[in-house]
Amino acid sequence: MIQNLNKHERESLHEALAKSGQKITPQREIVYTVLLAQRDHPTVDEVYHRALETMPGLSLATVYNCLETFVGCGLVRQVNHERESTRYCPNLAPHAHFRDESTGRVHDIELPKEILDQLTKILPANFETETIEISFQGRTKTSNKN
Amino acid sequence: MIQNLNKHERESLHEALAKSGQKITPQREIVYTVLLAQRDHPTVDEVYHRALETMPGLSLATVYNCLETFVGCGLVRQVNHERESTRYCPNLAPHAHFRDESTGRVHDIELPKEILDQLTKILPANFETETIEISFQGRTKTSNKN
DNA sequence: TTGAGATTTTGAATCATTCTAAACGGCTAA
DNA sequence: TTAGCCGTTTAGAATGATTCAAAATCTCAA
Repeated sequence: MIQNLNKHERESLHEALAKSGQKITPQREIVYTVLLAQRDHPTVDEVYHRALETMPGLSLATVYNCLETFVGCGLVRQVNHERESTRYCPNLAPHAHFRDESTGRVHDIELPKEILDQLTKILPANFETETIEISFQGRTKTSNKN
Repeated sequence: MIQNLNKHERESLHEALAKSGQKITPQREIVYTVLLAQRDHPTVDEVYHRALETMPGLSLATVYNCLETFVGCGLVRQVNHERESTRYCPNLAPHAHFRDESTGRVHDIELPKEILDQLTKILPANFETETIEISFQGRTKTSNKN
C-alpha cells in the first residue's frame, strides 16, 4: 500500500506548485506520492495504474498533466530512452542513468560534480547549457538484483 | 545535388554490410550517401525526402529499414532527443550532442577519451557498459549561425 | 542462369502522447 | 451565501512516428 507523503515531502510539493502559481489537487498529491513510493522510474502508464488503486476514477490524461506539471516546476525529471515510453524520476540530485538491457530497469548513478564541470568545459564558448543528460546502456553482471 | 560515395565510403558501407551478412542494394547506397552528404542529423523523413530526389520510387519504410540496418552494423548512430523524431548521424568518433533549443539543431561535440574513462569509473563494479550517451541542451549565444 | 533467401513496397496497424471540449472545483468579491 | 472566474480534470478523438504484414522484386552464390 502506498504511504502518504510525509511532512517534508508534502511541503516540497506545495512549495514547488505555489512557486509556479499552480494549485494543489488530490490528483497531484497522489501522483507525486506514487512517484516517491517506488523509485523505479515508472512510465506514465505504470504511474497511472498504481495511482488508480488509491483514486479509482483518475484518468490517464490527468496523470500526463500532473507529470508535465511536476517536470515544469522542477520536482521531477523525465528519463527518455531510445523510443521507449518516457519514465519519471523524483531524484533531484545530479545523476546519470544506467539502463540494463536485460531487465529494462533503469538505475540512478550518482554524478560527481567534477565530471559535470569537466563536461561543460568541452563545449565551445558560446554554447550555454541548460541541462545535461548522461545515460549508460549495458548489462549488470552476476546475480545482483539491485 | 548529392555526390556519389567516394571509394573509401563505398568500401566502408560494403564492408560493414558484408560483415553482418547483408546485401548491397541501390536503396542502401543512396540512403548512406544522403547521410554523408549533409551531416545535420536528419530525421527519417528528412532522409526520405532527400533520397527521393535521386530515387523517386523509394519508400519511407525502406528508409526506416536502411537506417535500422546501418545502426545494426555500426555505420550510423541514432540520436534521440526527448520525444522528438529520431535523428541519424554517421559520425563514428566518440562524441556528445548539443541540442540548441532555439533552432532545434543538433551539434556534435568532440568527447575527450579521459572523460569517457572517468565516466565508466563512476559505475558500480558489476555494471558493464555498451554505450554511453551524453547530450547537452541549451542555446548558443550571439549571432553564431554555425 | 537459377533459386533461395533477403529486401522493398504499400498500406494498414500500433501505441505513446497530445488535443478538445465539456464538466468540475475552489476561491474571491459582492 | 452566491456568482463567477479560472485552473484542473475528464473522456474520447486525433496525431504522428514507427512497426508490421503480405506480396512483389531483387541479389548473389553456386
